[in-house]
Amino acid sequence: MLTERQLLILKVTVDDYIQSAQPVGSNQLAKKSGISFSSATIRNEMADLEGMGFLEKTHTSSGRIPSERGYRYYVDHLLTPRPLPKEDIIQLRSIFEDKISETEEVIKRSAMILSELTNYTSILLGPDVRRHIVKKLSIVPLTTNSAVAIIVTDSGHVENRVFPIPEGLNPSEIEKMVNILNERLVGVSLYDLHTRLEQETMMVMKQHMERYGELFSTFRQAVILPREKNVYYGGKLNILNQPDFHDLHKIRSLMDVMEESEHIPMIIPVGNQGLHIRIGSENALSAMEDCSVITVSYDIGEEQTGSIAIVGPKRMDYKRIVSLLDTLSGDLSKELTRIFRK
Amino acid sequence: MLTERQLLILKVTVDDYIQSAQPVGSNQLAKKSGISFSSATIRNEMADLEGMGFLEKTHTSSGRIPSERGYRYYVDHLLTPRPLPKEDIIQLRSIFEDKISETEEVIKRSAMILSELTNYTSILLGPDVRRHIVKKLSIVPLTTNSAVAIIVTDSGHVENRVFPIPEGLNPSEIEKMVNILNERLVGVSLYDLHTRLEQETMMVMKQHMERYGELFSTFRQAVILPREKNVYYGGKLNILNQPDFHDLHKIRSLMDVMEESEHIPMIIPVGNQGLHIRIGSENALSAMEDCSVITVSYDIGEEQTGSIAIVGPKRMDYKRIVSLLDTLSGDLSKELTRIFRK
DNA sequence: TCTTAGCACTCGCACTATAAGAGTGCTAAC
DNA sequence: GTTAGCACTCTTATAGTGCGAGTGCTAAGA
Repeated sequence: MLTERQLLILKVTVDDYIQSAQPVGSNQLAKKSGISFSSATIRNEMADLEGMGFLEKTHTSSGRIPSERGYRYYVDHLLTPRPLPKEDIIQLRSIFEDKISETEEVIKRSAMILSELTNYTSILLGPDVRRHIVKKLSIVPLTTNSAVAIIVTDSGHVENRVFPIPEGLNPSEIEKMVNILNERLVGVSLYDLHTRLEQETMMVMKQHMERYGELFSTFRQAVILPREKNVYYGGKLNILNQPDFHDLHKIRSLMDVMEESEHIPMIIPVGNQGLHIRIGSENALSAMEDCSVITVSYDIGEEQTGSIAIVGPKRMDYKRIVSLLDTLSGDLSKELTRIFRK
Repeated sequence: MLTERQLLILKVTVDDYIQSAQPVGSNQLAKKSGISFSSATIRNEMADLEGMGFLEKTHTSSGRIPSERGYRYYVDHLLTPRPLPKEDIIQLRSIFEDKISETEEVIKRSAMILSELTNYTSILLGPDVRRHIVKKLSIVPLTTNSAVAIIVTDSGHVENRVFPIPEGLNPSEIEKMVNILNERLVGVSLYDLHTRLEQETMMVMKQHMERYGELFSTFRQAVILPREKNVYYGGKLNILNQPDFHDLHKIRSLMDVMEESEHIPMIIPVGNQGLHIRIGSENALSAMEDCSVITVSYDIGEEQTGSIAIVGPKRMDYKRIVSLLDTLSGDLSKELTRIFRK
């Protein structure tokens, strides 16, 4: 329903605004190469585009800026992904250059490099630790009444927590317990660990081993307490660089929202496969109504997935970010699957 | 050299400015209870105080604000610590209410509560992990050529890292190695672990156990790689609430500086015992020239120490913060020593 | 000699007026 | 259908004005 010329004008307008952050005027556009009609024509077309809701004016006699609908159309129909420049590729590859063998480290690095490359904020979600499989459990006594519980998963992830133990339990008893735990719980996912531990506790209690039951139950409590999420940030402060954000209150609430881990699922919907772009009020959180978020998933092996998100202004360099995320998602999947398989 | 009246005026001026963030005028001061002389007299005294460098004007006909020297004098001579209000004490005590048995958790909570209580940014340094003593070493094989190294210290702290192992090492060989490691390295501080591991590697190599030597040496490398510092923050975003900070660039560089762990020793000088106040340009970092930093140390047992710092504007509520930190330092020392001893 | 009332003076700030500039919408001619 | 021309709108920058808060100084009073 949009004419060729309207498409061209919309595209150039969005591109220009993304680049300059200034409302785009008809004269300015007419000067661009690739535009072979006069500013008056452009004015007419722009008025039409505004009528259709793709552009808006900041005030009566200003140039135009893209509306959310305009960005959406741009993203859906006018985005011509171009190959990444060499420098970007080199930078991205540098994430993997020193063969780190820990998933967590690779993700951390990705978050950092990505934010440097984009000047936006990056949020990376690691794979769901709860789906990892218990490789080994151990209990290391610290004092007469405390010990540290350690769970190693098949991914090399280590969970640990100090917990109280019944007074006067001797080391060989603990060892016996640990053996029972390992016999029965190795191979179980962290997700199932809680219920399984409950069953084991019942079992032990039934056999009238009260003291062990107590140990089991505190061990269980220690193990289920929520640990920090595996969310990694890069360039949290980059928001402060964006000319689009100047209102301290908005910045504050945006930063607040991003740090709060309970909001993360609202920013990055879980289970979203592939690349997604959420523009302005398309985001679930009102604090992000001036932001665009681009998310992409990556795979580790066949079953596990993680997510990458870039949070920036609506006036985001969509073309570049999409290419970057596409590439990084692929690279990350390959590298993390390699680490995982190895 | 300052008269009683000048002291009084200086004190009231600083107090007022701390509270209102507005330059203090003579009329305004004259109205205060406790002031029994006219605004003209106050004007004269203020002019003197300005001459001596304790006060300054923001412009010719404005009220006065304290100069850095003024704050310094106030802090050194006019600070009458008053007992903490009940609410504050209750809040502080809430840090310890659910008997957490992990140093790290307690410190994290302290950072959080402290920032909520002050509306400033808190930075807490945990005890130097490198001085902790190895309680147990273990190696959990993940695949044929990777394993995770785990070090548990006497404090319950767990360091872990995935590292490559020579292909085809069988579990019993690894177990043997772990036994050797434990026999020889339990009781060594993390600080000494590196050199001690080097010696052990040499020893193993001498006995022509090349494959074990390789394991030892990669284990060593894995273990010395720097892990994140034990620095905990609270209220990083509180800076954005302060009316004193409005320049986005300054805010940005201040936040940058605080996040960068290499700058931490410049913010909190290590080995500083007791309470210290650094005002404006007294701080080592130029990004903090508009800030005041109050630091206090706390003890864990007889040997270990940590630090608490509050970063806020120069117009900081010194009285309150000093009382808070004094109390928290004491409470934290008691609680962490208890956990440590237990 | 110290204190204070009085007063002229200085700025910052908020408000208004004005001019310049960028951009628009509309009309009429091509 | 396109475009030149033009009146119009609105922002931004700059200057001018009045008000208010606050100062410094002077001179009178204690």
